[in-house]
Parts: sequence; C-alpha cells; structure tokens
Amino acid sequence: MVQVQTLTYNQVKERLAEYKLKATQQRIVIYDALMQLHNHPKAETIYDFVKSKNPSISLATVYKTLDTFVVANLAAKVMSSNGTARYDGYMDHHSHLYCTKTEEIMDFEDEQLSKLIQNYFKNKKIKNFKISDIRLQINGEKLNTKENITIN
Amino acid sequence: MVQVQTLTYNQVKERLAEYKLKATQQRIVIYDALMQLHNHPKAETIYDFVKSKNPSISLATVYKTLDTFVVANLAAKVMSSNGTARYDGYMDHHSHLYCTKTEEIMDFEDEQLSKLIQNYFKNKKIKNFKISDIRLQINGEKLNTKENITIN
DNA sequence: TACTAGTTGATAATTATTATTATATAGGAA
DNA sequence: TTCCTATATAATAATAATTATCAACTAGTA
Repeated sequence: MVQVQTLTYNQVKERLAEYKLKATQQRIVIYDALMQLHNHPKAETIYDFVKSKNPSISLATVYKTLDTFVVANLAAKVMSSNGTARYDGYMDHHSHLYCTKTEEIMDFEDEQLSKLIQNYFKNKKIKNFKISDIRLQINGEKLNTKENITIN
Repeated sequence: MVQVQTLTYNQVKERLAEYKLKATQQRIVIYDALMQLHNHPKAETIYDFVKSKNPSISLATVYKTLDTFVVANLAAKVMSSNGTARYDGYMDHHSHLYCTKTEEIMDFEDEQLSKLIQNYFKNKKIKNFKISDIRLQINGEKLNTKENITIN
C-alpha cells in the first residue's frame, strides 16, 4: 500500500529551498496537488485541481512547474501509451501497472522483486551504459473495471 | 544479439494475408522499412525512409499503416519520454534500454531474467488484473555516446 | 525598502497525430 | 481478363498536447 505524507506549507517551502527553487505560490499549490492526487494526473488535471486555490494560474505555468520538478527530482514524468504525459509526485522507486482498458496507471512496488532484479544486474554487466533506474511496466486489463485491484 | 530476418516481397505479402490485411504497395514498403530499421524509428523517420521506394506516399498513410500493424500485432509502439511514438517491428518479447543522453532505444532480451520475473508473478497474484505483458524499462546513460553498448 | 534574477500569465507557435474525403486499388466474382 | 466493391490512400484540414515568447510581477536578498 502506498503511503503519501501530506506536507505543511512550510515543509513544502523548505523542500523547494533544498532544491534551490523559489517558493512561489504556484509551485506550492502544484506540489501540494501532486501529493494529493495519486492517480498519476496529467498536466490539465492538475491545472483543474489547483485552480480552486489559485484561480489565476496559467496552464503553461503548470507545465513549466512540473518540468522544473522533474528536473529537480521532485516528481517523475510517465508517458502513457496514448502519448500524454502523466506526473507522479511519489518518488520512491516503484513500477507501474497500466490498464489498457481504463488507462489507469497504478503504483506497484515490491521490495523482493526489486532486490531480485537489482541482484541480477550486478552480475549482468552492460558495458558503456550506466543504469540509473529500472522500472517494470506491467500491462494488462482490469477484469472488472469498477472494482479496484488488490495485490497479493 | 538481435537477429532480424529480411523477408522477400512474397513473404511479406503472405504475412499480411495471414493477418487479413490487403498487401498494398505502401504496407509492404513500410513493413520492409520496419524490418530494416532496428533503431525504433518514429513515424517520420519511416516516412523519410520509404519515400525513396514510394515517393508519393503520404505521412498520414505511414501513421495509419503503423497503427494497423500494431493492432494486428505485426509491430509494437513504444512511447519515448519526450512523447513521440517509436515503432518496433521486432516482436519477440523483449525489453528496452533507453539512453537519456542520446534518446536511443535499444533492445534488451534475456531469457533468464524473463523467466525470473514470470516465475515471480506466478506466486504474486494480482487480483482483478490480467497481465498481458511485462516489460523492463532500463533507463541510463551511455558513457561514451559514440561507442556501442555491449551486454555481458 | 529597494533591487534583481527568476517566475508567471496570456497567448502565439509548434509538433505530433488524427480526421476527412475524394480518388485509387487489391482481391474476389463473373 | 475484366468488373465490382470494400478498403486503402493522398492531400490536407483539424485537433491535442506542449513549448516559446515576452511584458509584468514577485521572492529572496542586500
């Protein structure tokens, strides 16, 4: 199960400062949105979400801010198969389940499996390539689209 | 190492017939391009490539044909992190190395690792989700961008 | 409190992809 | 072989997602 901690205004500010980012109202609101929406929202979804808190925010700002977060490693960008970018503020190493029926992207993490794979690549050397990150993309279909998925 | 067989005109025709697809000049030329370009080309790259053989072909036809191939399982669509679709005519199960520096996508297959992962998911049941396909996305950077990558 | 580099809002521009539609063609029937 | 019809294609318009531009604003600092 994924635990998402909610940060206070000041905690977000500190977090941004750590990454040498000015703590603008927009960034705080967007970061907060990322913490609250754990369904891998696309830029426009975040835009709609933050407008309630900052009605004058611009969609371009949302894009730019998300990009800034990705560069600073505060968020990750996941490409969905239809070509739109989805964002993820949950930065612990994890993989994704992708449902081709509903287009949902769900987090999947499994310590044991990660270890297994990491171990594997300790022996299997790839020359001239420095691995930064290994992710599983598990494609499939929800059987009942109304129901949730439960793991093990 | 990835082995790509080159098919004759008639072999491609047969292949298309198998999938109930009319063997049009355009489809044959595009399928051939996919067999020849194993660097996961995007639609426009394929378009440029096939124009020498069929100068009047339209970019829209390339897109439509690639989509047809994907539906028919003659090709796969891979999303690159910048949001453009890349196509792959090599359909054996395999994963990808993605170089964030050069944007190259390289095939990676490893029987042993696949077995490992498949096995893992035999025990680890995911309820309400039917896995169709598990892929690794191995991100990293080429150390020397001019040199190739060699595995093991 | 005032300055300045960096950020934002509004919107134009760009890029990748899909839709539209008149014309052309592959494959089967006669 | 020739004809017929369902499909496919070319050309191009339309759309969707994202990025660029730039004048106005603001956070952090002096």
